[in-house]
Amino acid sequence: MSLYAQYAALLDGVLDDLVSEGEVPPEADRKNVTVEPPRDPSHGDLATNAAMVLAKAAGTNPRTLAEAIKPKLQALPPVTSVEIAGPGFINIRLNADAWRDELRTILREGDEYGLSSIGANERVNVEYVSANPTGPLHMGHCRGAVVGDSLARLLEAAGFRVTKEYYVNDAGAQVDTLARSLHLRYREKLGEDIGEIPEGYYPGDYLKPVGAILAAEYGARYAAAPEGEWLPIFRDAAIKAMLDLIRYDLGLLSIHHDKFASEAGLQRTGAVDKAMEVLRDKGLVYEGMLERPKSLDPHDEWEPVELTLFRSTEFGDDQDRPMKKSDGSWTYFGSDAAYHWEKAQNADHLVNIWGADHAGTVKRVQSAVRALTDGRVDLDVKLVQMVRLFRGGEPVKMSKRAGDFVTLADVVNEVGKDVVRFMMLTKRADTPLDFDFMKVVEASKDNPVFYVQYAHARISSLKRKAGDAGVDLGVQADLSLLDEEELALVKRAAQYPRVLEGAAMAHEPHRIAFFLYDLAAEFHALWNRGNDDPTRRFLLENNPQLSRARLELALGIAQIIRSGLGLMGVAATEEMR
RNA sequence: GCACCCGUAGCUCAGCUGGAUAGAGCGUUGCCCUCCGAAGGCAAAGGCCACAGGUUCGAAUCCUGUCGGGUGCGCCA
Repeated sequence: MSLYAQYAALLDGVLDDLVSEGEVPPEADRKNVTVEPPRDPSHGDLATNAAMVLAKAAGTNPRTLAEAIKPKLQALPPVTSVEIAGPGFINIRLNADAWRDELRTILREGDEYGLSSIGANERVNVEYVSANPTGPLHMGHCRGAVVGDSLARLLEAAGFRVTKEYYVNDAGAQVDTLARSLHLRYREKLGEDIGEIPEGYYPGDYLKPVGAILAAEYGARYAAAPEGEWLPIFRDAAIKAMLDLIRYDLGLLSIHHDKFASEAGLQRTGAVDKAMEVLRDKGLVYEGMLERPKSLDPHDEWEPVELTLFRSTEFGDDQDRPMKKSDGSWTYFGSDAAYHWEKAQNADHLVNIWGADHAGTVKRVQSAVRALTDGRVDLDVKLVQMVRLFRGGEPVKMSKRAGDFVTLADVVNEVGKDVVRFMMLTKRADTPLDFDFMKVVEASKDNPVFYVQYAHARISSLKRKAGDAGVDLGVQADLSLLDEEELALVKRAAQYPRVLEGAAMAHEPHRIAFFLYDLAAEFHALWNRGNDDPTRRFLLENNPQLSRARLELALGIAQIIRSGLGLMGVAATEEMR
């Protein structure tokens, strides 16, 4: 339980007393009562808004109610002072021992520190990447991959049971095109001159080895055969090979999904029909026509056709959405609705990480989830904006010609997994991100990856040098030697559990990156004081006791950095090179 | 035309789901350092949180509208 949660519980007890004393009515709603660190540290260690929230229900004003709460808080052992401030905040100061204990807790619990049970073992399905299986992953996929994977780690740390899932779009026209592109490579391997890859086909070299395998397996058997004979075989082979490629790329970022769900599989097993029947029974599916799209030029032709439509307008969408095409085959949305229904069978919450270009389809899928689960399961869609690539300030040019894109593997191989993962989380997901190959590997303060890693490396070096300063790590540290300034760093570190919970509940992994940056900055500032004033150094020549205590502080900070980086899937470095 | 996302310091962005005097980095300015505890340090200036209403003890945050930017919008995937 985090320190703040402990005090929230204590405060709750105080409020119970006030209820039994008749000061506060029992039915007063306490859900907005919080115990938080004040924004301005000079206000104290903890602050609560209890008096402001409950004043109305208690039939009094906030400051009067605060006066009633004050003595009860003051009676709690670690509390040294309680002040009422501003409109009715109650500011609480804790004695220094409370923070020394917190540092001990950080070191005792280690990687466990900050883990939360707020998720209450509920099941969350996080679906991310889900790139079409038509080639290797490129930078466009990278950010969603990192955001999704880090979010999954966060949710696990917050006490949710998480399934990491990848939806394989293996049922549309694009996989037939892929199969035909592969067939060309197969014929090429058999010695045929296939010339230029035609417009609309996948031109990438990555299909060549797959063509070679098929040539070895089948010889010339399908070279001149009618398409109907080879298409399914080539399609399956191509999809399998592309998924292997994608899994390899994801592995470069230490990303491993629990499940790859197949769109074609859903259609084959009748899951899509079943989902549609459920919706039909609820009166949410009908045969009808769509209006002429507003995006059309006036001179473009438009023929209304009867389709099977889902009443997503009942849920706030701006038009109903087709589940079946006029030829009777499923639309992407039709399968997708069924897919989400299937995910919802084994989940209490669904999260999708999508590219921002899919913004327009969020509402219809949320509508389907609500309709299919009667509101039992919620779907949160995190939209991820694009990454703009630069090299030394110059935009990286990518030619229009398909196949010439910057692959995820290229980027990871150049700058490393840790740098890529960290950088992808240095902004909120829904704003565009600039990624400069030069800047992200720069060793300077304006590179957040470096800055955070550097703090950890400095502490690692302290540990290595401790012996030289006569410090014995086996001896217990006397934390009473730490002063206010040093304990301030503990206070910052102690916010980690709150940050973790907040980031998990808001589905915003970037908050971890910002927190670590702030923590590292505060650590570096304390460290730098040792340059002007040698007595402020962590390791002192002639004072092993104080050195031991300061080392303990540093180790606590290192633990938080390591844990936070772990949530981001980034390894903490022991030394900079 | 409609939907979604966004609008916070000169620039790039945070802002803990409604809290107190709105914060960082870059850039600018001024001091200090050139020490391998290296890959700089300290400090200052800089704001009508796009605009206008509303909700309440309290709004950058929530609701409505306006303006501006981005993305998308056929049975594609």
